[in-house]
Amino acid sequence: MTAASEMTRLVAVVGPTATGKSALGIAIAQRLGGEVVNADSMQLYRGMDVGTAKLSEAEQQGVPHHLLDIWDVTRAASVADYQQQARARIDELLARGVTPVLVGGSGLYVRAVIDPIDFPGTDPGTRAGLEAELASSGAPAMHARLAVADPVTAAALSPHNGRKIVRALEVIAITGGPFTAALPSYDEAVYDTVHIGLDLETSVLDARVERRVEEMFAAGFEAEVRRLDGEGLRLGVTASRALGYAQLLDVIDGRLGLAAARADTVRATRRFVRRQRSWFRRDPRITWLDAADDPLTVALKMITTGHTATDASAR
RNA sequence: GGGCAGGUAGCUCAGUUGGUACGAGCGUCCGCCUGAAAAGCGGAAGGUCGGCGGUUCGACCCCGCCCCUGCCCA
Repeated sequence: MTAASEMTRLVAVVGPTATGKSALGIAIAQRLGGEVVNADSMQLYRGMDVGTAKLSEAEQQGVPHHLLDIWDVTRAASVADYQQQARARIDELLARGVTPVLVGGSGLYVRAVIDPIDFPGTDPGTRAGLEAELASSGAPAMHARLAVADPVTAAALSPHNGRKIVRALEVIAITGGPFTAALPSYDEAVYDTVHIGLDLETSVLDARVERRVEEMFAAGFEAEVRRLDGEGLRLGVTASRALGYAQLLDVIDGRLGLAAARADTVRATRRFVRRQRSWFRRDPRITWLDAADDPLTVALKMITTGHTATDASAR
């Protein structure tokens, strides 16, 4: 295996939030002359900096970062749009012989880039109509409708999962066929990828999450949300519900005290960490490294030797 | 020293006019996940009801004493 072929592999750094993925991604990129491609759904938003722990220009240490600040907060997120843009960037980097280092904790986004997932389209009008129906009729009623149109999908969804029921109905309306969506298996990746998972012992990570949230609140998080509120943050169904942003919006409206908002954000973030783990845990391609134990050295070894040194797995 | 309120799941609290604790929220654990994914959703494990004694066929719920917490009066 030549150095050149190794240099053009994609490196993915995933795992729960607050484990140090960003720093590891930069370190890896520096050693390999690579560039970072963001895979954090919220860092995609312009202006969401403090609350998303987005790296500053200085913190990026000269390593080019792609796909940060590409969406306006008023815009609803779209995995399909992200997938298209991310793949375009990655293809460019690979063509230049530069190692793309995909860094982020948004599980579906990472898979959308790496694995063969084709998203059926979307239609604003259809979607709006279904959202309205959800608001007036309720999820159970729509679930019953879905059960007729697509029994299989209906059986797989809880009658209370309005969000997913709406999407299934939307796809059916657009394609005329059943939704029948299933995530691909883990053995048909689009890119030759080295999967690195970064994690920390739960008690340590929980403490770290708490400290990080406190630091965010002390670093102008509230001011950031007030500013974004002026830019239409509430209009964005995705951004307005982000960890901390939702809570601070409640503070602005006088529905929540600042201390309570902070505590609530810590709690929600921990819950998010659990969900991230349960998502990434199932991916057998990931080699887990303990963030407390010099992950860079092991990661570099994995990448350069092409082995996913199982004996190096820390967790 | 006296009085009042209270001691029920890890936490905050419901509840039973005596007959196997219907519990809730939060937390915890597990899982799902194809265009909102830092979102959305599902499931599970945890109490024998402060302690001791009594009344009763039967007490977490009645009686007595004790312990603890908070407040009040001395």
